[in-house]
Amino acid sequence: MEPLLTLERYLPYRLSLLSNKISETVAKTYKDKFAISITEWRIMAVLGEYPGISADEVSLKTHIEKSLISRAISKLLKRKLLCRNISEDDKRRSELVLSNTGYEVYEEIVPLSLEYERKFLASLSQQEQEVLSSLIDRLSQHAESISL
Amino acid sequence: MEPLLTLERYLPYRLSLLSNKISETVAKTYKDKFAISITEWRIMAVLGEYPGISADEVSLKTHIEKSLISRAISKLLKRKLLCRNISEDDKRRSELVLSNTGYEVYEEIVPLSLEYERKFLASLSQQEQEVLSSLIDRLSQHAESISL
DNA sequence: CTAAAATAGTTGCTATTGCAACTAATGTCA
DNA sequence: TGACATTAGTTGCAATAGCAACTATTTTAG
Repeated sequence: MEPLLTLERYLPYRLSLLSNKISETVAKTYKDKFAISITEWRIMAVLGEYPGISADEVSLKTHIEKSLISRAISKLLKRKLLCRNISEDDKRRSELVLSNTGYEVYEEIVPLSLEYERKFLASLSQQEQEVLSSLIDRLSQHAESISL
Repeated sequence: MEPLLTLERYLPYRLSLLSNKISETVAKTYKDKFAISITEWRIMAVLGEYPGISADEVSLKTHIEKSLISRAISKLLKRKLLCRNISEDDKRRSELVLSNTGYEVYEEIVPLSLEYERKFLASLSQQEQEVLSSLIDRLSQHAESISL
């Protein structure tokens, strides 16, 4: 009856704790300051980068399931943080952009986000940060190939 | 209206994607092969390591909220994967252990888990794996200090 | 010794999740 | 052209999450 696994040292578990801790901290700030969820923020973030894309493209870029995207977009539309057009050439598709208000909020949240990233990485040297970044890229790419 | 943030390159986001991808893959296997959720598995894993601890200690060790722990334990008790005693010296506390069946399942899942860990890390050299492990430790420790 | 505070665990309630079914529009191919 | 498949987006529903309130004990202080 020896323990066969040390959960505390199990890498997927540790990665999950770290990621959740960071996400929760950031989420709390977005929620407290802007009443916006992480899902909503990710939608706004990709629309800041790719104005005019469809809900489906938002789903692909954020890796968020399309029903969540649909509901989050409704909410953001109600709050007038987004604008939606129906595409001329394909009436199923929407064309989404940040509204003026939405862009103002975006401009406020972005520096906050970057500051969080900086803070979380602050215990690592510049070089270590680059190593980490590259390791994550490689692991992500590899993980894709495993979980087909 | 320039994009101010590249979500794809935002580290907390990338970390979250990686962690979710791994967790989902592992979770699917546990669910398909053993009809066990990640929460249930984490409970079993800490009980394999620390037989006889209380629900509260399980909650602390897994970082899972105590109502989730309570409900998951009920389920595991119904399936006879755990045994529960009321502590003699403190009648509020439970003393939880894996049942014989529970331990058998544990013994089956552990090698599977370790194999997943190995597979996900397989694209890194031994040395890189150690670097990653140490970076995660340092980031986790630092993240704790930030989000007080 | 006793009243108040703290702790272990359970349960109620609401919000979020995510799959699947559905509608509407477009694409494919005989 | 016209049936069939595919795609974009929405909605229904069941499962899960997590906060807060509650019960039952135990601990602490006066």
